[in-house]
Amino acid sequence: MENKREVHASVKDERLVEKRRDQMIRGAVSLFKQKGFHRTTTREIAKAAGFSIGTLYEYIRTKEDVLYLVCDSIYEQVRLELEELDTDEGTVDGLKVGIAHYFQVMDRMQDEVLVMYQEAKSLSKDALPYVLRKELEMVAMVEKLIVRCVETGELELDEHQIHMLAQNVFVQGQMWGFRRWALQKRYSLQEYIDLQVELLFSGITGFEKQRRTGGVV
Amino acid sequence: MENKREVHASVKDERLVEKRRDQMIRGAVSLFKQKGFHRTTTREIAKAAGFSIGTLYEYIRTKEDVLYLVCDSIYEQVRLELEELDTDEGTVDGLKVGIAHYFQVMDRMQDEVLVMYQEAKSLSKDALPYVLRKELEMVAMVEKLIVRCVETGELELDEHQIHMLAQNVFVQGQMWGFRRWALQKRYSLQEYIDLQVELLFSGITGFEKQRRTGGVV
Amino acid sequence: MENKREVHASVKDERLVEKRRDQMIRGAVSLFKQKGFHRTTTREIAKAAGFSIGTLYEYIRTKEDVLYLVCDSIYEQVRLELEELDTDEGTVDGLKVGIAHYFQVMDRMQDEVLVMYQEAKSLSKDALPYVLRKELEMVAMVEKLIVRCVETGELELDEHQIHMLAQNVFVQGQMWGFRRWALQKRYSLQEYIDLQVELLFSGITGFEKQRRTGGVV
Amino acid sequence: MENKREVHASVKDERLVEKRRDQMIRGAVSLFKQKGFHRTTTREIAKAAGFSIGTLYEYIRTKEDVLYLVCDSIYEQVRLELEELDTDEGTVDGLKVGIAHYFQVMDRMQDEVLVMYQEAKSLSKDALPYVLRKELEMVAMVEKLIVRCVETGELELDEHQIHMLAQNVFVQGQMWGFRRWALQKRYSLQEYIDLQVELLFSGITGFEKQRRTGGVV
DNA sequence: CATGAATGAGGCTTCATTCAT
DNA sequence: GATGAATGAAGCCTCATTCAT
Repeated sequence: MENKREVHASVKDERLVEKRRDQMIRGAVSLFKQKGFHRTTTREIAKAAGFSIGTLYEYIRTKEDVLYLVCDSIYEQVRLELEELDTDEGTVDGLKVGIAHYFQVMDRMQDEVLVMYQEAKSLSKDALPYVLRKELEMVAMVEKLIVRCVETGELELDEHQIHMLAQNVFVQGQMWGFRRWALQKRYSLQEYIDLQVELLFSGITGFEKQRRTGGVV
Repeated sequence: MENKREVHASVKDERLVEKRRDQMIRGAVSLFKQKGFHRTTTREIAKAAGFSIGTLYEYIRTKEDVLYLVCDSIYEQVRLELEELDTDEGTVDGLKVGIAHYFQVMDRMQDEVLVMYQEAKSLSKDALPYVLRKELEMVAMVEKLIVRCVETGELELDEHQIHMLAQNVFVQGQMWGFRRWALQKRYSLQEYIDLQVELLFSGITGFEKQRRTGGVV
Repeated sequence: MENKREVHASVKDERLVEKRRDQMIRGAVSLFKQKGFHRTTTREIAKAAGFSIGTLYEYIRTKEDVLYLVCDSIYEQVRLELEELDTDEGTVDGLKVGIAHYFQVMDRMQDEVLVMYQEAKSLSKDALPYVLRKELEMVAMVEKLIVRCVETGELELDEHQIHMLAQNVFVQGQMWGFRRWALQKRYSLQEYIDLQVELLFSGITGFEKQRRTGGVV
Repeated sequence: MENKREVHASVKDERLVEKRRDQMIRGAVSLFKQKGFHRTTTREIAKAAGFSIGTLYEYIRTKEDVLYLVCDSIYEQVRLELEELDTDEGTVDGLKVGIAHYFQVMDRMQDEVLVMYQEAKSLSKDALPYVLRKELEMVAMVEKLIVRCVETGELELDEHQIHMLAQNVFVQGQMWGFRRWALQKRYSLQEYIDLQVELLFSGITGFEKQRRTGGVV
């Protein structure tokens, strides 16, 4: 099972390809943030990356390749950050810490995540599946945290509830960035985390118990 | 305070303007669904609307006007649908019914909502505020339902919790459409509603209590 | 059996399409003469045609369409000119007159014919057959002249000889233009015609007889 | 009088230059056959030749140099093959054998000849004369065969007839390749040779006589 | 001598917008 | 009011050529 769609580069030197693509992605993300994929020209991307349009096309085949590489790279970054979150506890407090950590990652990368979700639809039918798979992987990481708590008996949830909760948490992380205009002028990140975890957990372990437990994270 | 950004039309006959814009919006939505705003040409819009490119420009000034009109129209439709949801009960069961209704609306209009959110970012700085205001209005409608339950004493939530819950519910409604590739192959709409309401309310009134209460909607 | 490959035009008005394509072809032929198809830019074609690049693309879809239209048009012109040659005599003298006429046409249109043969190879696999069919039609017109002489008994030739002669005559007509650098500085057109007809007919009716017959055309 | 246009090479080692150019020409001919000069890139040429683009440019100055070298090389090959044809007989049968031989050479090299004639027009004003001169040399070789027959009294032709005949024969040789789509599905090479020689000679020595003489080659 | 990464001019094509009819 | 032909700026991409290693 292929796990990556390879983007063709004319240049052979693998190390150089990596380096140039890095420059490219960095430049592109910053541009896509400002103007979106469609309003950004290939020349602007090349310039932002620090090389000529000709050189850009030594490392990609079409403009869409840039978008794919950007999406791929962002997912990878997020995934790497989230891997740290993978502490094998299986306690409710561990889960809370995990969620808080995830929200923090999504805060730090909100621009990138925004870009990715706004533009991913412009990926061709060819590239979309690879991106969606990454997405699922990430939800699965959240899900695993919950599953452990169920396995250790700390939480009592059926399969559907677990999955739905994972999706909700995942979306709430993105929501912090997507709806920043509504949320971030009202709450600090910490407030947002506390509030969401509270609402979430008062649902899982019971609101009363939650209330007694006090502070969340 | 302006509540609408007027889109200029050369044609004077108001009735005609409305009719033509209706044709235009209908065509544009269908096109934007398929290919997005940027990949849709003005000629295609005119054709889908059933008149010539020249005529199209009698009713708008720029392509972006079409997008604005589309977004505006979709919001209006959603808002109208949601207004029915405004039954003045203030009971938890009424709230549940309200949420279920909202999810059903979002299911029915998922294409339109998808279009709006994917493309709204392409609105100029000029038009964006009008769209965001509509958005807030809608969240407020959900919020009102919750507030009533608090006022009647059926729920005990502070202001922040109320607001956050409203946002969560609102986002979960959109989520059904946005993440259809992940959700809709796993759950039917009714299952989704039940699951979300359950998770939500077991958080609000306590999971144990919820469990005893039984079926959700 | 399709007899033409239609070139798509966005413009509806048939008369206008014809007019614009005429301008286009005229300009393109003149440019192709000078620099060949590949070295001619679409902008140059538009300019030579007397309209903008945008307008050019209202009447064609790709640059290759121009080449196809040019080839098609030249063939058509040649074919029309040759149709006059179709006098139903069936005499050797009539054949000679016909050949002479053909050579004169090829002299008049040598630039166009040159262009066509030099560039036709750049036509896509899609368009080539249409051009080759035209070519065969033209050879057939020459062949018919010979066939008649055989039918009336003025010449005694078998099928293969007839066909080969037709091809030879056809090629000798083109040769006058293709090898102008070698031929036209040595012979006038009339000399060329006389010489070729003489060589040709001394082969058909016998050289001695030819000699007695005297002047050719 | 210069007989060659020198193509500049940075590399000094003459033997190496020759070797590399040989590789280059071989690769280029094969590519030009498939896609023509303009559609072939220098990178492709380098790759087909078996070295890098950088190396390619050590042996030429511009892409056009490749074309010149290719044309030059093909002519040289053809000329060498034709030189064998130069048997000093001066008989009609010798002439027939010579013509047959020439047609066979043109059959064997039809791809190369096709390439050369299709692309030679892309040579700069600078290089063209050298190619045309080669062309004339070759016609002269055919002409010489005829001249000898006239000198020995086997044929009775004036200067113009001789020259024209030589051109005709020369062109008929090329025609076999150029019009292969029309000729080669109808005749075998041998049939083509027989037919052409028959038509040619029945014109020169009289058709009746030819008929009695029987087989041609 | 050989390599191949870098360059950027320039080619083809699209499409939002205008305006004469 | 409606039409659709005309416009040209601007976008994507290619490829001949150079030059540092």
